[in-house]
Amino acid sequence: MGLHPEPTDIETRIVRFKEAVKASGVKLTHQRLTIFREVAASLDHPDADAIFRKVQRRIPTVSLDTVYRTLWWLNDLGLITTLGPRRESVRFDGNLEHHHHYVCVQCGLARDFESAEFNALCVPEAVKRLGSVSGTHVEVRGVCESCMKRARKSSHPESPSRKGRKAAKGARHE
Amino acid sequence: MGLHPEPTDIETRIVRFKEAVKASGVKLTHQRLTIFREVAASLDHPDADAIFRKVQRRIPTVSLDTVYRTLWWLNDLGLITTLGPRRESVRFDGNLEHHHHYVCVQCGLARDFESAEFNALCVPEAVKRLGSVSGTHVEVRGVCESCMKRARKSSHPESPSRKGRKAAKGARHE
DNA sequence: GCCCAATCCGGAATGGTTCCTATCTGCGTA
DNA sequence: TACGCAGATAGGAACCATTCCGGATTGGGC
Repeated sequence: MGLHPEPTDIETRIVRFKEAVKASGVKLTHQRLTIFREVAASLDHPDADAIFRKVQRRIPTVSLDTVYRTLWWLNDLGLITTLGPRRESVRFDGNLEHHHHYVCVQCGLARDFESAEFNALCVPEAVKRLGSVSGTHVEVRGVCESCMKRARKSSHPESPSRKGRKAAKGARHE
Repeated sequence: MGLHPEPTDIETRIVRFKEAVKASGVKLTHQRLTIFREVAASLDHPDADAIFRKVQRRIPTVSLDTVYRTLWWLNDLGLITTLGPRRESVRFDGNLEHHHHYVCVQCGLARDFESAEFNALCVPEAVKRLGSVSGTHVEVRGVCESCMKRARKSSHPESPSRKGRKAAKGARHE
C-alpha cells in the first residue's frame, strides 16, 4: 500500500551504506545491516521500538540497546536522520504569533524568528490530500555560535559509542 | 539580555488568557496563572522542568504534576503551543533527500513530501547570525484523514484532564 | 586453533512524564 | 456560621523510553 520505497531505491541506499561503513572503518555486522535495511525500507517514520520489533523477526536475540546504539551511529554517520531535532523533553512556547524556529542540533538552543516569506508558504496539493492543514512551521537547523566556539577540538563521529547522547541536556541555554 | 518580551506584551497575553479561561468555564487558580505567566514571559523555550523550577520560587509547594497538567491544558486551550509536534519518542528517517513532513497532531502519523519551493527557502540574515545553518525543514501540521473520520463525536478541550496524552501511541500508523 | 578487539546481549539504572488518591479550597445553601 | 459538593492540588508511586554496565560472544589476523 505504498509504504515501501522502490526496491531499487533500497538497494541504492544499502550500497551507499556499505561504502560509508567501510570508509568509517568499523565492522559491518549482520545486526547493523538488518537495522539499516529496516529503516531504509520504511516510508513511515518508525520509532526505535518499532524498528526493534521488525529486526527481532529476523534476529530474535537482538537487544534493544543494540538497536538504539546502531540507530544513533547511523545518524552520526549521516546515513539516516531523525524526524525533527533531537530533544529530550517537550518544550513549550508562549508565543502565539505565526513564527518559526532556529534550533541548534548540539545543545538544543531554540530561538523564534519571524519571516513573511515563510508565513506565506503554499502547501502542495498532494499534501492537502493527507488531511487538514492547520499551519506550517519552518525549522532551521544548525550549530549555534557558542557550540561552535566550544567545539575547537573536532571530535568526528566514527564508531558506535554511548557517549554524549545526553550532552545537550547539560548545555542548555537559559 | 533580551530574554523577555515587552511587559506590555506579557500583560496582553495574560488578559487574553483570563478571557479564555473564563470562557472555558474552569477555575482560574493561583497556580494556573503563575504557570501561564512563566511561559508567557520567556523567550527561550523552557521544558516542563524549567517551568516547574521557576514556579517553585513563587509557590514552593507546587507539584510537578500540576505543572504538567496545566501546561497541556493551556496547550489544549490554544494559549500556548509546543515546539514541534507532540511526540513520545524519537523517530527515524531513512530518506536522505531534502524533504519535508506532514504530521498529524492527533495520532502522530508522519509522511514525507517533496517541494522545490520549500527546498529553496532563503534564511533571513538575522537567523544566520545565531549560528551556522545546515538545513531548513518545513513541518505541515494538521489532522489526518483517518483521525478526522474517527472524531465524528466532537470532544472539545475544556478542562485540564489527564486523558489522551498518550493516545497517539496506541493509534500509531504502520 | 588462538588471541584480541570490537560487538553484542540481558538486566539494572535513569529520568521524564503520568497516574493514583487523599487532602484541600472556594462557593452556594440551609 | 456550618455543611457539603465539585473541582484542584500535592506527593509519591508507577510507567515507559532510553541508556548504562559488565560479562559473553564473534570474527579476522597470526
